[in-house]
Amino acid sequence: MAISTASAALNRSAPVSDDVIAKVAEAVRELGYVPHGAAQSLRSGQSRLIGLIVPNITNPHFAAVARIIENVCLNAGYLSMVFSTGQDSEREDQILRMLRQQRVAGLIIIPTRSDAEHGRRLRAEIHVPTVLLDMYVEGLGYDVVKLDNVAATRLATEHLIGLGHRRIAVLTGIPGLATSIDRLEGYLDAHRRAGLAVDEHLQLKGDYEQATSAQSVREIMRGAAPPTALVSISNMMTLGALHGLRDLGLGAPKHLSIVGIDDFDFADLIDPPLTVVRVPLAPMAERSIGILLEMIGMKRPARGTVEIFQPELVVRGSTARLRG
Amino acid sequence: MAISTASAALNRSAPVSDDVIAKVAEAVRELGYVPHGAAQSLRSGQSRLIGLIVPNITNPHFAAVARIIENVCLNAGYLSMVFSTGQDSEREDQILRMLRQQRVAGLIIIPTRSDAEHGRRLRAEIHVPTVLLDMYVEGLGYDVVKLDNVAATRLATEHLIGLGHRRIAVLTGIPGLATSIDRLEGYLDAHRRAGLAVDEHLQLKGDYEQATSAQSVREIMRGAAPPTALVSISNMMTLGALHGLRDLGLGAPKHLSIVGIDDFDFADLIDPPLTVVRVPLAPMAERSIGILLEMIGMKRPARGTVEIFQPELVVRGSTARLRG
DNA sequence: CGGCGCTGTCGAAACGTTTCGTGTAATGCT
DNA sequence: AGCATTACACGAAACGTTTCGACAGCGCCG
Repeated sequence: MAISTASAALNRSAPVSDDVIAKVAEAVRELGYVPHGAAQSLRSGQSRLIGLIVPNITNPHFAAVARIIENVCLNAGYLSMVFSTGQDSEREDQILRMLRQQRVAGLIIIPTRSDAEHGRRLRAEIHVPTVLLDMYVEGLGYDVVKLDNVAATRLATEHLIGLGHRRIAVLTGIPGLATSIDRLEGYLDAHRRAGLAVDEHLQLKGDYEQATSAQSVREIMRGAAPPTALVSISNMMTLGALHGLRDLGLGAPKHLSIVGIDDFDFADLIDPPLTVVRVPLAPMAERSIGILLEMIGMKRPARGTVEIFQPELVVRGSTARLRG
Repeated sequence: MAISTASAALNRSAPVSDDVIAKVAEAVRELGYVPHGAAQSLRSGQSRLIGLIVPNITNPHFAAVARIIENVCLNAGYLSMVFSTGQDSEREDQILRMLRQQRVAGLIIIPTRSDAEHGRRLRAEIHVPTVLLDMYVEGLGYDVVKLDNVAATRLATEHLIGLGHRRIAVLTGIPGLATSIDRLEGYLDAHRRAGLAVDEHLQLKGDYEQATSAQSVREIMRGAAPPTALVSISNMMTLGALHGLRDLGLGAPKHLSIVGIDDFDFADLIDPPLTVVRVPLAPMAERSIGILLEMIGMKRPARGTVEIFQPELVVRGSTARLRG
């Protein structure tokens, strides 16, 4: 029995008699044969590895994404590898280099920045099919799966306006990040539509970290004209805001109505149960890995399409009608 | 310039002149050369991949572990791959097989079962250096890094006893799982030491899922003689217990004092802020990957050592002195 | 001054697959 | 019956590394 015949029998890549197929199957069982992935990779020039790059796996949002993608990959015979950049460019480079060394078949990236320079570096570093999730990066031809971020914060803000709030603060993200820009825009848009003036002092800058947003909230609430409501554009910052509030001996929604973007498992167990704008995470994650596997399987190049998912408001206890 | 010379220059695996080293470095830069991991793997018979198998990456506990291990791996030039078994044996087999196909250099496993049969299957499937984290599996020779689980629940239970509670329920895990057994033992031990009788009806069985524990808590609290306190042996079940309580219109610590095992990021934002027994996760994760990398690097076999870390009580708001 | 050991470089082999061209026996067609 | 076709099996080559033995030049020592 020639090696090549066994290979053909295993992969059905050439006509093989039933007799041989049976013998090969028997031998596989007997010897506990498992194909050598590296050899397959080497020969075929492509691995069955998918890289997933997220800001931080510790964030339930990204963990959920990872779980879904892992599942889909496994079912399709691929292996996913998750990495946290921690918003660190150097780390991101290192990860990208190691993934390149492994000749991953494809990449799903949730970028932490979206400026042109970062995009250029990404494109220079990446030579495999790639889908961008959650965020849009300037002018690369990648396929993108994202939320309607403008709608998300508009929903949140309009909910607060509807409750009578007029001084609404917003915890923004890193400036220059498309998601942050869009989410700020939604906040502004809601004001415009309601004919409300915006106060720039109420635009608190954050960096997606709890500590920083806690600090911002403490400052604004101790200030001369504190807001009565807050829109937080990401879940970690929402938690940070709650911490900041608590540090001051204040609480939501009594002293501040809070609406967060992005629901998560424990949001209804938090004190108070968080009113949030829910992101349809599962469909988004599934779609992104779906597109990627299709690109890999059909060897088709990126089309630069952008798929946009719609958010949904979930009212719980962290928002209340403005008294007085 | 011979290929072998370039290889020697890159790896410093043989004496090479400075001249050649410089030329190789230059060429690497110019061509954007990145070594082909699969080829290295194939030739050397070993990859630089580490597999991490956890029950569920969505659980903040395991996400934190994954993050730490990813970091250590990356710094050591390894790549970690995380997988969630979801307590599904078939899935676990599939993962193990694919990891074997990749010829991973080592494995860190947080098992979901610890019976002998499962252990046997594991050992049959695994042929690489392996460290068991969090849980002990019967009679394999693996190195193990674990918590002093008996102490953990003893601490929790003694805290409740100290607050005057006498009817203390416990949400146990899957029977047969070493961790669950030990944690139940700690609960029993605390009773013994305090000279308290145990009521077997108060030993609620759980499966580490929120839904199930919520159900258990609803049942016991609606029963004839509800407990006044509860020890939950895992964080997801603690959250489930809170849900169950809330479904009944009850709250902690007013109707039930709750202590959970395992702290996590949001535990102090939960309503009420959770009193927990903290697991020194970071040191444990670091130690486990440390041992693994050492085994891989020094090619030393498993020694079957068991390292045990000590838990610590963190009192917050979910426990209160029994009134009356 | 001839052999020895050292330094630096080279070529070939091997790792475990897949692919492709070739060979061969059997089958179908005229 | 003879030829074309098909079905199946085979061997060799190639993927990109690392490793190992060979070898050339060179200084050193006896």
